[in-house]
Amino acid sequence: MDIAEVARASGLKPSTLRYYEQKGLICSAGRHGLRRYYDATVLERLALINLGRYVGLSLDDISHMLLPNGVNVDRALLRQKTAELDKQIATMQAIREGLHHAANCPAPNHLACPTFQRLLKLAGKRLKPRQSKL
Amino acid sequence: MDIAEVARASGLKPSTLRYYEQKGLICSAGRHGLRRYYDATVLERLALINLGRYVGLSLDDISHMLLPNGVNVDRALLRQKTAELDKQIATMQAIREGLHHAANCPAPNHLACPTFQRLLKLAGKRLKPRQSKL
DNA sequence: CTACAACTTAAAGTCGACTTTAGGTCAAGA
DNA sequence: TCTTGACCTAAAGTCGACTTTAAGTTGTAG
Repeated sequence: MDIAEVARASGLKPSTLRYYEQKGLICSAGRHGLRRYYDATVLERLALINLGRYVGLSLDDISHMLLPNGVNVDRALLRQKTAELDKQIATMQAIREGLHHAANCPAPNHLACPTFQRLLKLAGKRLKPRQSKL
Repeated sequence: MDIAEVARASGLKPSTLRYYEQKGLICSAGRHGLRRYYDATVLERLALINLGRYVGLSLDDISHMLLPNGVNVDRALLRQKTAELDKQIATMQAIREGLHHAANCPAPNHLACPTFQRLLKLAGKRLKPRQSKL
C-alpha cells in the first residue's frame, strides 16, 4: 500500500502518517524510489495508536508501549488507566445528569437550583476538561 | 476581594483571571488604583465557566452563554451536550472494559484476542480523544 | 517617608498534535 | 519522451488556553 491508501484506510492524513513516522510510532515497509510503501500491519498499529489517543495517552506515552513489531502493553499502566476512566466516567455521568436537569429545569435562575448547585461544586473540583475537536 | 483572593478561592491563577477578563468572561467590580477588586459573585461565575470547560465547551462558547449578570443557558445546546456526553460515556465504558480485559488477559498477544479486537474497532471510529493535562 | 510585595500592562512564549508551505523528485500514462 | 499528479523533505505555521516576561505602578507595613 502506498501512503494514500493507508491514509484512506486509517482515516489519517498522509501528513499525519509522516509525522507519526518521524515520532517513531510507525514505519513504512520500505521505499519505492522516494515513496513509502506499507504493509497491512500498519493499520493494526494505527488502530492501537488511536486507542491510546482515545484514552488520553500522549503520542510519547504510546511510543513507549509499542515495540517495532507489535505491542508491549504495560499492565500496571492499563490498570491505572482503567481506574482513571472509572473516575472520569462517574464525573461525566454526574455532569450529564446536571445538564439534563438544567435543560429541563423550569427555574428561571439556574444558580438558585440545588441540582445545579451540586453540579457547580462537581465542576469546581477541576478534574480537567479534555479538548474535543471531533 | 482582590485578585489573589479570587485566585485562591477559585483555584485559578491571577494571570488566568486577567485572561478571562480580557476574553469577556468575567469582570471585576472595580479598581482600587490600578488594582482590580471583585465581589463574591465572580466565584459563582467562575464555577460556571469551569463547568462549561469540563463538558468540553470552548471559552468562546461559554462566553456566548454568559450574560453580564448571571447566565443565559441555551437549553437546546444543553440537550445536545447531554446527548454528546451519553455517547462519550458509552464509548468510554466500552474502552474501560477493553482495558480492564487487556490488563488481565493472559494471551501473550493482545492483537489476537477478540476482546481487544473489538476494542480496536471502537477506537478506530475515531471519536476523538480529549486531552487531559490534569 | 520609604521599601517592597503585590499588583499592572502588552507582548511574546509554551505545549501537543498536527497542518501547511515552499521547493523539489519521480513513476507512469498519453 | 513528455507531462503531471502524487509523492518527498525541512521548516514554519496553527490552535486554544494559558503562562511568562519585561517594564512599570502603588497600597501599606514599618
